[in-house]
Amino acid sequence: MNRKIAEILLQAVEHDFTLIEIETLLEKPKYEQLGDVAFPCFTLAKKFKKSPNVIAEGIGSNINDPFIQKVQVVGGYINLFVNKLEITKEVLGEITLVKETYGQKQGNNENIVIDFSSPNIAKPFSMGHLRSTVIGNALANIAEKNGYEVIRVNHLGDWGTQFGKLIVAYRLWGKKEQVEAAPIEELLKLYVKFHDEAEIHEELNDQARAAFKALEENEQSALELWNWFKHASLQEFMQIYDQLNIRFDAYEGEAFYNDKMQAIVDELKDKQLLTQSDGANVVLLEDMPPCLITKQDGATLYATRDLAAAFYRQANYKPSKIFYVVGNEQTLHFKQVFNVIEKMGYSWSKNLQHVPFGMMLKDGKKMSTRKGRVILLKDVLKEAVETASKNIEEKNPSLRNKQEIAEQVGIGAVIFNDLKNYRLNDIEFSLQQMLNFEGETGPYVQYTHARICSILKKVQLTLNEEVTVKELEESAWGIVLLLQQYPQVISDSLEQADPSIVAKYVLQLARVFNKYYAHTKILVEDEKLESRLVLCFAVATVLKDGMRLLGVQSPENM
RNA sequence: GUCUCCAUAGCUCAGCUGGAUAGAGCACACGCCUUCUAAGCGUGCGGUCGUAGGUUCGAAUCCUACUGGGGACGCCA
Repeated sequence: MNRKIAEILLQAVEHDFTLIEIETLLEKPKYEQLGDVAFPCFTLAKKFKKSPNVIAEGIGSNINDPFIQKVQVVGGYINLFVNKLEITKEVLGEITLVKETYGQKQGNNENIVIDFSSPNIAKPFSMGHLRSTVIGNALANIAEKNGYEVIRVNHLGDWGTQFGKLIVAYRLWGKKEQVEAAPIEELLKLYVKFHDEAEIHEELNDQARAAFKALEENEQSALELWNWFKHASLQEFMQIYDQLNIRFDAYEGEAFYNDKMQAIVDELKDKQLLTQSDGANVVLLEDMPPCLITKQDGATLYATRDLAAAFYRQANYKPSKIFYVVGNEQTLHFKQVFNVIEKMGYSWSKNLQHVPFGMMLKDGKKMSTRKGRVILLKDVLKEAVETASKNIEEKNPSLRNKQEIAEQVGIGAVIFNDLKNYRLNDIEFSLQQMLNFEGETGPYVQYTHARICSILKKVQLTLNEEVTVKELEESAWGIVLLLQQYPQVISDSLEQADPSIVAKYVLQLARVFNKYYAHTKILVEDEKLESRLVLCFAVATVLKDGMRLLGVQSPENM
């Protein structure tokens, strides 16, 4: 639509501007009654040395196109009212035709690797991990919608000194039966105990480092323990992923790169990038602290593994982009890793992008496993589903498959709550807010969708190219405009790597529709009935698809 | 100490490539179901956009300083 308007304006301006220049100047009027599209003339005023108003008047009087219904010049703005029927026909017609593929971009034959979720083995899956998981999953869906081939990678935290600690702790205090009964819980206890004891007995830390070194050197008994811990943890994680309806293409955790790091270290050495520093090997970088590659004892570090991972992904997936959906607090780490790759002379380092996000806070502070300031995702999901169940009993007791719907609503509420805010903001954990299903929430959007579905079920609506769209009520115009913006929202959210753009859009669409629904009877036999039904179908389709991108299901009844 | 992110209504947030009267939701008060699901809709209440400067015809939006808060800063991940 904006493109069309820019073309019309280009004719009217009578000076050399490019289409793009004009199109980017276009904005949405702040108030609906002002018009559909506004063209501000302030920048032109500077160029032509005339007052914005005079210019606006001049251009305004030049506009003459059937697409534009009315032109109004107000305070330096040219406000345009478009031909509503044209747009309505175009937008609703397209959605009727292509349905849920509305907004889908053509395949671009480019791969994008998204590294997300990546929980630490032997630690509980907390609310803190939810963020990476749901943001990454949403970005993956959004990237697909934008025409990319997506590879979802779970970079499990299954390697590192922490396992040395765990092995030492288990050998000292662990009981086999207890760990078997409740793996993560028991291992966490051991981990906490280790830290408490290490405060007094510092030699424990040395033992842990040695144990990890042994692990890296494939020492049998250490390896067995590690394997056991890993599989037990993974089983618990899988349950959560099932509940969230999230799948990965690869579980290539840190350990996966164990045999791929030496090559990196050798290459760094060959390229003379390694510097000895207090017995450790580091790569010196400009404008930031050096990047540690190996420790004094020769064991590797997090950065080493991330380097190996980047090379592996580059070679195997040939991605045009790699997203690292990892918390804010690791910004420096990724800057260092990306920089090292650049120093090694690989231009693909510019395809690596850290997608940071704010932390989940508890009482204004970071959650900490060791300090017991941790909330388990499992528990929160359970409560959310229970709350949804209660709501169903209260509001719609005759609903069939209650349990299934309660899952969809409760879990949807938790996911949506996380995704609706700007990615980089910290989120204060609030169960109360998460379990509130009114207002700007997932259930609100789901409810809107479900209500439309029950209308559509009551009638026979055959959707084909023959549907006749007539001019709708004035109050439906805002809905059509929003529907028209969906494809743009899809590309914006990938460009900003921010799912909240989709979440906000879906909320707005639901809100505008609910307003319409409250004031307009849809099932009335008149000449506009079919048009209203097509509108309803279009809204339901876009709501459902938008929610799908966020990883939230849209039940037809609730 | 250095770097970095943040500060908008009682609370949670939107708006930020500068533009027209600062927007939602929650909470609170009141109103709307003999009509398509009231998880909804409406009305009211509520803001010196952290402070002080600067750039500009115009600043919540850009720049600087300050204040307050989060986070990161070599052998953890």
